[in-house]
Amino acid sequence: MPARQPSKPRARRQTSEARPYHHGDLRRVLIDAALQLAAEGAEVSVREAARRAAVSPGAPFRHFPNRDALMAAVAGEAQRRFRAEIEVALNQAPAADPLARFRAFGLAYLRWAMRNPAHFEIISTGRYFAHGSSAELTRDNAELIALTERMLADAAEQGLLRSADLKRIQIAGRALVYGFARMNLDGHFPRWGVEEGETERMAEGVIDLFIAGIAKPTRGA
Amino acid sequence: MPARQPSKPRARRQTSEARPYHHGDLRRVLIDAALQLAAEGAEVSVREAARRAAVSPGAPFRHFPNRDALMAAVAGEAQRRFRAEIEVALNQAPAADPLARFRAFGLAYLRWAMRNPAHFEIISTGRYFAHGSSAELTRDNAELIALTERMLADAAEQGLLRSADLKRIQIAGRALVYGFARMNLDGHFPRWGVEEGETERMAEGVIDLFIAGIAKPTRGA
DNA sequence: TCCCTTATGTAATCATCGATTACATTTCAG
DNA sequence: CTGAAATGTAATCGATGATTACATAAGGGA
Repeated sequence: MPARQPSKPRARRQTSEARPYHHGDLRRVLIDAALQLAAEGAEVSVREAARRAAVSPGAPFRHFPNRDALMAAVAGEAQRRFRAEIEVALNQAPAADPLARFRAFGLAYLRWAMRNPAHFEIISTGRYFAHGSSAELTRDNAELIALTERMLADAAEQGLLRSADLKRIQIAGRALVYGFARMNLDGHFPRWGVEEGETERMAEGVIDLFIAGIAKPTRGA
Repeated sequence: MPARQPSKPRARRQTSEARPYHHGDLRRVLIDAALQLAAEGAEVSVREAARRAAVSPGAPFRHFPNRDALMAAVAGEAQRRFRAEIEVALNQAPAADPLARFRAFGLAYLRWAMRNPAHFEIISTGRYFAHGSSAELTRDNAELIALTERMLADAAEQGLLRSADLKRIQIAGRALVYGFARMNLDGHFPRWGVEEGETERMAEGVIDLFIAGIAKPTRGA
């Protein structure tokens, strides 16, 4: 089955069409296939990804030393998308109001997590590839955390917080948001009505509750 | 179970010693082996459980129709232990102070989750066996949730809460505690010092922060 | 242009796993 | 005592991750 030959410099059809012996960008295609696999709820197997790329079961191992490495690459791609969406949200948030930014961050985080549950799972669990397979992912995540720390520090500086224990607030905030995302992921929201938006609205409410809890009460309220 | 009585009430040697053809209580032994497997961080396979029970690879399927059923049984056992510990804690908490009970609940929850991470994972993720394999687990969990709802309702009745949106508070509380447990599970607490108790102390702080956030501020504070 | 090195894909194979089937042994009720 | 039911074994299947030997393509000197 060696391939059919010249004529196409890069077969653009991935759907079982004339593909040259060399694939073009198999690595990329494998990652995409794995992402799609995950999104479909199927478990990601190297062989299935290879199948979808119309390639032999051994081929992926030319691009990834093992399954973990593939999963780490998949996680990297998912994390990139996740982070991009968060940064968009932050750019649209008011620059001067730390708590509003905190809120926007949490909302963007949860929206993405709820709309891409399988990808969020891969990113966040660290159970899909050997711990430390992706230093990039770890660093990336640390930067997001640093972002929230800065927002809280700004809020404290402006006298917006009731407590001075920023570390505690930060961990509680992370736990709240992460917990909400994972509850959604792990099936702890039992068909909350058929309506989809309901979970997102509840996410918003929960974030607001948290912020109200840590914010210094103003005279007016 | 009836077990065998003559000579040995229960063959205590699991290590490849004279074992009668019929095992005694293979079902139980398999569940225990699987629990131990999980606790060791290994992934639970039917074959390995069978191996530890010194039994053929097919034997477990006489007691469980498939792997999912074994995992569901394992989850059931873990859940029983989890719940028992929570109930002990609640029995020691002051009966009249709903928020104190809420706090005790959260603390017991987190302590167990942090000391039995693998078992907590199996209980809470619903990723280890087909959704609905264990109605018992679902019901059990619903009862725990109902417990927290009652505590919050009591607190509201005594005028202890700032907000009347109990559902929101309850979900936020669950998300907070669940999120903290999962952060610990998923490696989001990067070696917080070598000290073990630190995470538990932080758990306490986070719970207190949450309660302070939802509690109606008293004049004195 | 030719050739050779390297990158990339294939084919064949292995061990492990969940699962099923046919068969053996034990247990227990009648 | 006996035969049916329960329980364990052995053999086997298909899928998976992984490795190895080999085939093919691509690209850079000479």
